[in-house]
Amino acid sequence: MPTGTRDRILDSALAAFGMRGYDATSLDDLAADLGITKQAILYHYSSKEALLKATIELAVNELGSALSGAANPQARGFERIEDLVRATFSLAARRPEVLGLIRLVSRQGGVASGKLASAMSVMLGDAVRFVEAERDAGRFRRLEPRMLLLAVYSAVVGVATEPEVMRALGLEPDLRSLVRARRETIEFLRAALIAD
Amino acid sequence: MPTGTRDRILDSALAAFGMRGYDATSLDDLAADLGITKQAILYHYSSKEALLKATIELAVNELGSALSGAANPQARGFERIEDLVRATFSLAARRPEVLGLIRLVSRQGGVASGKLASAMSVMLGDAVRFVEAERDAGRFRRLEPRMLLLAVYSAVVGVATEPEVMRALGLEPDLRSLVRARRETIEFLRAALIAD
DNA sequence: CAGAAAACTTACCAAATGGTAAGTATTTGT
DNA sequence: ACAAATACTTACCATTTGGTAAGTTTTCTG
Repeated sequence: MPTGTRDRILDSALAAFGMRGYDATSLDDLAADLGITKQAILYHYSSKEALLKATIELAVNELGSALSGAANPQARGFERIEDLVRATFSLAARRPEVLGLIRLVSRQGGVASGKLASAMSVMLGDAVRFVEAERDAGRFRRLEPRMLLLAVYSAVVGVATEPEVMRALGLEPDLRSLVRARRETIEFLRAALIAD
Repeated sequence: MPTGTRDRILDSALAAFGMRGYDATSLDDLAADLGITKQAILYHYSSKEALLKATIELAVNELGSALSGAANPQARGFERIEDLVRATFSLAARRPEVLGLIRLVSRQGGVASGKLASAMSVMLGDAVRFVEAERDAGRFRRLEPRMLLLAVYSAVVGVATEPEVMRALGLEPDLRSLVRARRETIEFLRAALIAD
């Protein structure tokens, strides 16, 4: 690898911003972790905000490719939802910081919210059309597609990224529990979605 | 009211921490909003962290009383869930900062997480027993109660507190949309929970 | 009314933070 | 080989931050 410093900064920033939060992470912290100076970061990214935008872009791309890689276009009805939920949980287990960052930004909006919103719009637009088609084909219940997706999204991302609530429920947020959570979430969604 | 300064600080801090985040809110900001000096805050609360703990306690109490006030012990089966979801949405509309703060703390754990976890444990313990009883009575589907509650909690709180995702779905996060979101969420949960 | 406790304010401060300026080593294109 | 671009580092700096110390005013109490 020639340098890779730029990418190492980006990875480290995504991890830190996604897990600990943007404000809670200083450029000095990041630099110390990477064994470089803060100014090396500012050489590659003109400001902390620019770095945040880059991490969001990366996170959205990772989520997008994880989902599009999982979505088998052949799959119909609930199978496709199942694939997507599996992919989301897999991402949550492998790289929790990706979903963490997306949730963080999506909650408080702010500067880089535009990029995220537009990228999400595309994904969600496809999803809305899918749900509508399934509903019209009589396979899904007659629920408002956008609200339905909001509930599904919230449930999946929440289950995958809310360790403290799991703890409060007496569940350790380890890999085994995550697998169980995935299975139960899929059953939950199956019951909610599939028409009688 | 004798002074009320202490309470005003607490309210303002809850709003700011819950909506903008803990790190993003400085004591100077809070003081300026209140028209007092930062040292007046530190007179009533020994440190910023102590103030955070107090706001979390308040938020948990508000959520607790909102839920316990809504839960009609007579109600059986899904009616009770419906009451709770309505109460949660009502709280989200009236005081979004309460759920915002709880989500914020529950996500990243940290210092004051213990208080939150123990308070939530009580509420969730009751909820688990309720779901188990309903399941054994054949009114709810046979899903793992704790996982089920995690999914329900995530879906409700997510729908109620994720304005950017709503925007990405082409829904303005105003009161009318929130009412529709509540209705759809209840239908979603009804389908997911009620046994055939 | 005296005095002490409560409720503040003004004045600081050390540390941390994001960012600039200028220098140095390294790679690269010609 | 050499100049120029690249990839950094060292040296600063203004601002913000949470917090302390020491006063000052207001309120309660005997």
